[in-house]
Amino acid sequence: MLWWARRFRDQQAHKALISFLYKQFTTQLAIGVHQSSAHQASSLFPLLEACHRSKSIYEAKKIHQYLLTNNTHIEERWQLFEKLAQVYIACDLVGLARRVFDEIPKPSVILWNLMIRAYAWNGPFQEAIDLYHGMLNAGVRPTKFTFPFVLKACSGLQDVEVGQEIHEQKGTCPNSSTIVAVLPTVAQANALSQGKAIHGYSVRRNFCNDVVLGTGLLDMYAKCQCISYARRIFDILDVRNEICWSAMIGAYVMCDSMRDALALFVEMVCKSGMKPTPVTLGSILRASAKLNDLSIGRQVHCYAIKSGFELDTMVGNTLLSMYAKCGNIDNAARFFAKMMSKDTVSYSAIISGCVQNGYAEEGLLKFHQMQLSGIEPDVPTMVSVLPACSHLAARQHGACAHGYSIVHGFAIDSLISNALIDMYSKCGNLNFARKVFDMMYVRDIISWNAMIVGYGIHGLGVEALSLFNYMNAAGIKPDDVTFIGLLSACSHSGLVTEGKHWFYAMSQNFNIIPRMEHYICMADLLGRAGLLDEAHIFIQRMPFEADVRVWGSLLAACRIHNNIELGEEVSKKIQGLGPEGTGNFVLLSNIYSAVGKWDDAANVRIMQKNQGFKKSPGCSWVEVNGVIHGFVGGDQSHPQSTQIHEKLEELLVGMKRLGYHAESGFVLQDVEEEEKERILLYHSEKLAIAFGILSLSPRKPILVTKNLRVCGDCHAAIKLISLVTKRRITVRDTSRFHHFTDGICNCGDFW
DNA sequence: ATAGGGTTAG
Repeated sequence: MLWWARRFRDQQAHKALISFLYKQFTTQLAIGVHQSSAHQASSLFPLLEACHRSKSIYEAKKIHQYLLTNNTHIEERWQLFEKLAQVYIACDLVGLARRVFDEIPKPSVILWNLMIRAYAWNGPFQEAIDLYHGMLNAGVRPTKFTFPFVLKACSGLQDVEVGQEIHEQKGTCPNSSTIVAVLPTVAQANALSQGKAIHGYSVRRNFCNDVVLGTGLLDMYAKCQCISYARRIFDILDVRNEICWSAMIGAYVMCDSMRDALALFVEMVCKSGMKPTPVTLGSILRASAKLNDLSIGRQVHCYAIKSGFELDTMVGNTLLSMYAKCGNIDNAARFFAKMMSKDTVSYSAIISGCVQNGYAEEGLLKFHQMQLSGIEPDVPTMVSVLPACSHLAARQHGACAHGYSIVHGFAIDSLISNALIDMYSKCGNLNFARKVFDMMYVRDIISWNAMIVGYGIHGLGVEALSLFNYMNAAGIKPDDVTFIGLLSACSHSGLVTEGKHWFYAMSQNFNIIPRMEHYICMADLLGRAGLLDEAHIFIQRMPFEADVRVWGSLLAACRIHNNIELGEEVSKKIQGLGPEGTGNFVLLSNIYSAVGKWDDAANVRIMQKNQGFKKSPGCSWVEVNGVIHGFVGGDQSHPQSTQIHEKLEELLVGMKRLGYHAESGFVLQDVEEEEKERILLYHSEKLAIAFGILSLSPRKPILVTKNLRVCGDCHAAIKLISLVTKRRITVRDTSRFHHFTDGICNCGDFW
């Protein structure tokens, strides 16, 4: 009967055959033919063979069941088990295959190899290596097929040493498929010298004209950031297929040479006449995302639609991510909505896209939608969700995400831990952040940076510095971000001497050239401390032209210290730099108001209006029982709006008794004094706090986040509210935390 | 043999 199975290679025919065989088989059972065991193997073998070819799990399981409940001839029994294990492997049922495999006393080399391959492809990789050792212990000699699989498992484990050991043990000359299998390991370990040795060996053995090997080699070089070597291999190859072209284009993207990637893509399509594959499109889309070039991305999208690749999930996900990274969140959301096959990657991409574009609430909503749709979150999903919680200071959502990560074994991942450090510190729980940090197995530079930044935004400059010293002692090299965190920490804590010291040390001792961001921190540090002239000179002596943000921080310092002359000068400077200094009009107007120059303040407002600038609306958020409540100034849309307003009026009475008077200089609208008091009273942060007081139990601290810096009147008012209500209130604005207790803020009134 | 989403700073 076997020849039947061999002749029908077409899947449909196999299905038909199976049902034919299966019926025959069950009829035999029914009429008791199975009792003559001599007949069985001949009928079961072709059946299993057919199951194998058409991957028919149901029938295979039936036969399995039959074999377990009936005694077959002992020799044939193991042959049938061998075949059955192969069927299960072919159907990706590795666990079942293993159970059958373990029953067989002396599995054949072929089955050992297949079993190892199954683990090398699907994991757990360690299982493949253990099996390999088991194979040696059982006295079975590995064949040339064994090694590529074991090496692939080593590469999955990112374990070069085991790979090499096995490589040496086998003592034979590696063939080209062995080399191809070991290359990913080399790349992952960034072991360039070993990669070169393998390359040299391939040259000596004349393997280098093999496209498969060449592609593997060029990919290895690219992953080791050796783009010129990769290109040389590409150029030398006689025959190049689309996989090879795609690999080379992807190599350029990996090495941040977007222009070269695009040029090679054009060459591929126009000159060589190759057709791009979904993988090629993916690489080009990642290139346009990195270039922040929406027009290229759009063109690729058009091509993807025409070629039908738009429906490919991988291409779709890259498109989605491209739109999000180019800041076009509307297109990303629209595309996501109409995607036919959304998977974990799609959800992770849309969640991170929302968060990166400032729609963290929407990101959490998408996460919720993901759970409802039954798609399982994985590590990257949670790494996208946690920053959403950070942005919103959503403590309960953050804690849930942490719990979920622990339960699913994600928490040991350093990306998760890093995101957790950031989440806990931005949610005001610095102790938890430190606990996560301390418990980490391997801390990378991001872990240290996140922790230093955490101390900085809580106004704990001394702690930030001591952690930085500890980092140096541990031999971890700080990077440019470390210094941004460190300098801003010094700035918030008024540590001028330390800040100056580290600013100069970073280029002298650490070889890190200060960027614009570092100069912003320094201007901020000096200005905030009242050293306005020094800050001004510092900016003028910068090695490159200061931008709006640098001047803006000096202007903010002028506002704190009420320095009109310098403020006017700086403001002119900012206006000369173009239309970016939107928020700075507010600062200048505030300076005039603060010293009673109302006309000048009004003029600035008129100027602002004439130039068509609009201050972005201030929003504040507070989380109550896991629900995020958002407020804008004067907001009446909240269901409990009336109570909130009443509460604020009530608080106003208490505040006034303690000497509060509304600082109308912070109101930019041209209205009556009493109206100004109303406007200030209904600022978004005050609304959020009032709602927090109403909804949270008196013992609970109130945590509010704001999308702008907290306003001066609110800062003064919240201090009094904390005194009147005897509650701990925390406001996190764009630059730091303000912890209000008993009428005092820990920022020391400099922010 | 190539291959989609992810953490810190601004």
